[in-house]
Amino acid sequence: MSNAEAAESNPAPRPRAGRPRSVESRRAIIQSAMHILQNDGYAALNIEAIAAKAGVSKQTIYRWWSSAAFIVLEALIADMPSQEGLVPDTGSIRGDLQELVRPTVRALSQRRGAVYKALIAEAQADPRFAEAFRAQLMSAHREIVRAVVARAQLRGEVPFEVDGDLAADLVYGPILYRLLNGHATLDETFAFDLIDAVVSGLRYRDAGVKRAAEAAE
Amino acid sequence: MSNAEAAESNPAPRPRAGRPRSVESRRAIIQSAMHILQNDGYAALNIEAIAAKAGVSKQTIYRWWSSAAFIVLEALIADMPSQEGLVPDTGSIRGDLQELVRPTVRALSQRRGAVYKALIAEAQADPRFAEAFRAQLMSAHREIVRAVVARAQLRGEVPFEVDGDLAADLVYGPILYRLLNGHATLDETFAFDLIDAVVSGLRYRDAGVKRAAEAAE
Amino acid sequence: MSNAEAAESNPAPRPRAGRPRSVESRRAIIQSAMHILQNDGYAALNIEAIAAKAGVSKQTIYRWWSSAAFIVLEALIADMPSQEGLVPDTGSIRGDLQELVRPTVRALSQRRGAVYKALIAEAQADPRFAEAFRAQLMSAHREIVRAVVARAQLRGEVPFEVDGDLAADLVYGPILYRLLNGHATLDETFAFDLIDAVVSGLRYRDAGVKRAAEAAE
Amino acid sequence: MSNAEAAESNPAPRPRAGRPRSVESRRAIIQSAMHILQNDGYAALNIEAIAAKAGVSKQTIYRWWSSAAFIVLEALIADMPSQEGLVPDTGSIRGDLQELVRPTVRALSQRRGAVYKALIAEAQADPRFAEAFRAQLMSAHREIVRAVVARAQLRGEVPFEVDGDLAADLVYGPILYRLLNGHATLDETFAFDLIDAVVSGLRYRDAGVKRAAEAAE
DNA sequence: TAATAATCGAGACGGTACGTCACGTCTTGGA
DNA sequence: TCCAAGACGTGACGTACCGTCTCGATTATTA
Repeated sequence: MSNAEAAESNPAPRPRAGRPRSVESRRAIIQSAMHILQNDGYAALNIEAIAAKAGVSKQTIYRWWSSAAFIVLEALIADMPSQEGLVPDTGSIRGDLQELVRPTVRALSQRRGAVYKALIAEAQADPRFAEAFRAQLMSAHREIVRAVVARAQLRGEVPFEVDGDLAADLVYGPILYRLLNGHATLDETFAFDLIDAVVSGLRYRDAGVKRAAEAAE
Repeated sequence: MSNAEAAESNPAPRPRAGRPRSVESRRAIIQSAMHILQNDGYAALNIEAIAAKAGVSKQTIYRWWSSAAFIVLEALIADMPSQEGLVPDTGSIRGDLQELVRPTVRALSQRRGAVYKALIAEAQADPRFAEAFRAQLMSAHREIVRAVVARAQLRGEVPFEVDGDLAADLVYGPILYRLLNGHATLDETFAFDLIDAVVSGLRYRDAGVKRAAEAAE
Repeated sequence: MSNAEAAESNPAPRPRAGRPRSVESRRAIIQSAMHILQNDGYAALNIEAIAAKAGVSKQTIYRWWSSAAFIVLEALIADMPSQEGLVPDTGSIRGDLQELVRPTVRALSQRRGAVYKALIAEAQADPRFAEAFRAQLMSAHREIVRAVVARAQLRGEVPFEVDGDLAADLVYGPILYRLLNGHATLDETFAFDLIDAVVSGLRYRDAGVKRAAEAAE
Repeated sequence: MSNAEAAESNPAPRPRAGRPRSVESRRAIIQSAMHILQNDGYAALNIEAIAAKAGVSKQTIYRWWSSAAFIVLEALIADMPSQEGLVPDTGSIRGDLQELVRPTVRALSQRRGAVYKALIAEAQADPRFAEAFRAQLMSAHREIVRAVVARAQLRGEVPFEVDGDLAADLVYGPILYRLLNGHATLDETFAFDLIDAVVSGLRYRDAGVKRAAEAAE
């Protein structure tokens, strides 16, 4: 969560001394950043360009964000519909995951994909951003999968031994892989086949484990 | 494939006029690049630093490579053991994939991981490098999985409907995800669980498809 | 003259409405400025540093001074011993000027020298400060020389044609020159030789003028 | 002496490896600097402005000069007529010094004055520039006075005890003082009176010294 | 006793210039 | 034709101060 967010959600909004942060500047910076990102690509997204476009001093940007990636992350979070926090509930794990993955794949195959690619690339070079990206964005997505799996376990669809974290890896891993490596398209067919395989893998995992144990004897 | 590779694999290495390419410079450049990469990280890997360390002019580097990433890619390929091209053959798809994934995961959890992270990040910003990375490195890994799956299909372990490409996505996707997102470690347990789930997913995929078809009615 | 001085010397200090100026802040600002000047040099003397050291807001500084140089000037004036205003009276112009120049040279060869150098440099870039520096500091020094010369003229030591202003130039010019150019030290010997030459120059000036007039014929 | 000067005067101009320094860039930088200085004043003379006007990169400027002041100094030296190195020879010390000081005073009262003021101010903040300014500019002026005095001593006009360095201080000190302090104009009258007093001071100095020695008894 | 007025600290703001870094290109002499 | 050396224009970096502008709080005079 960014400083600004923290301040806003502060239960005791003690009016600190000094001139308060300009909300117009904040908005202009985030909007300018997203505008440049959409129009000219992440390579063109630098602090000087954002500052110039937003009519803001570089110092003001650096005061609140440590790099352009953090600005984009903040925009992404602000843009994230709270309904996305709602876990789909179709009655089956297969349906839930389909419901979850299909829009994700669709979004990533469009403009959103380039943004995520850039942020993930950025995270490889900046550990501080990696941590923020993981905590503020990725973990929310993973949490949904965990919740879906937990519900399926209560329903008896999936054995209790199945780890929700592994399930999240199985779901998002291949999507990320295609997104970043670009060896194939992110389309509906892929989403269907991916979920199909993941669900089968989770359901029949006990059989596999048993067989592996037998092989180890 | 880089210019250098193209020149080397040229079946008719017609000796062009002029001074031939210096093999010492080529070696020094690649070694210096890898040395900087290991010691100071990818962020410190720039052409000027490589040139200085290798005792080479920048021009010489630019003549043969278009960016530092290509140098690293060339080093990686040269370093890639030809035996890695061999498809493991343990008699079961589970064993084959275990044999394949365990050393991969081990390598990525060590120094090799940082190198891959950096190159994948670079690929997001440079489409030309992305293409080279995919063609020269990733495709080889994917091909092995496809071969393993094909053999398992002949053995009757896995239905023929299973797509080898999807299998590769299922295997490498989660690995890449953990590598890049860093939410969990790349260890033996993960490798085992991953393969376990993937194999189950591939084997029982028909059942899942059938059930999905039924649900669609 | 600064606003502060004007306010203090205001014969009718009609108490304006509102919170009065904080004497602690004024003192802290001046002391902090001199402390920074002595320890880190004039280059490090900026408003932000003074404000931070004095525990004062920048606004408060800007309200009363237009630049750091004015703060230093105020400190210098406050520090200036009123006895320095006393014209030395040894009975001879030579003795008077020696009495005047020796302590000046000694002070300038120590810490005071750096302060003067900085202020004179500042005056070259800021005409408003130049005016203040001249009026509040330099003119006092020059006035003493003029008084000494006038007394010597009454005594008959120096012809009445001699201009007191030129005498001040002759006395302080070389001192300033050595201070700013740094080609030689400001020491007792220099002070003695300087005054010796100046006094001779002033005393026998008529001879020179007469000879010059003859040459002009 | 700047690097460039050193290189030019190098008796063995060994053609060093690498691209040679661009003479056009050097010329453009110096001209642009002087142009800005004349038109907008020293306060507006910053590296970015010079680079922009000269169509040159900042790096190129920083490669050869450490500040704008050094550029101006180089321009001043290049502009310095070699005939200025010639010592005036009118047959009398009075005439020689008049010949020397009159054009100096005239130049300083015009555009040249602002340049000198700025450079002397700069020298107070930058010891490295102070050294260069002293060695490359001031020392030449002082040397002329020393030569004039030495000739006058051979002629018997001035006693041998007179120190040429003190003479230089006496001549240039008051000029500098008026230039920097601005309490009076630099005009012909001042030049005449100054030299008149200095010559008298130097000629009759023995009398003064004798009198001082008597006083010390 | 309130209203008015000026000050104070804190600190965010737009702005300018800094000096550095790395880029990719160009221009030498020499191999 | 390649090589090392190294200078060049370009563009962005992150920092330092500038002088100004809100804030809430404080402290005086004035109504």
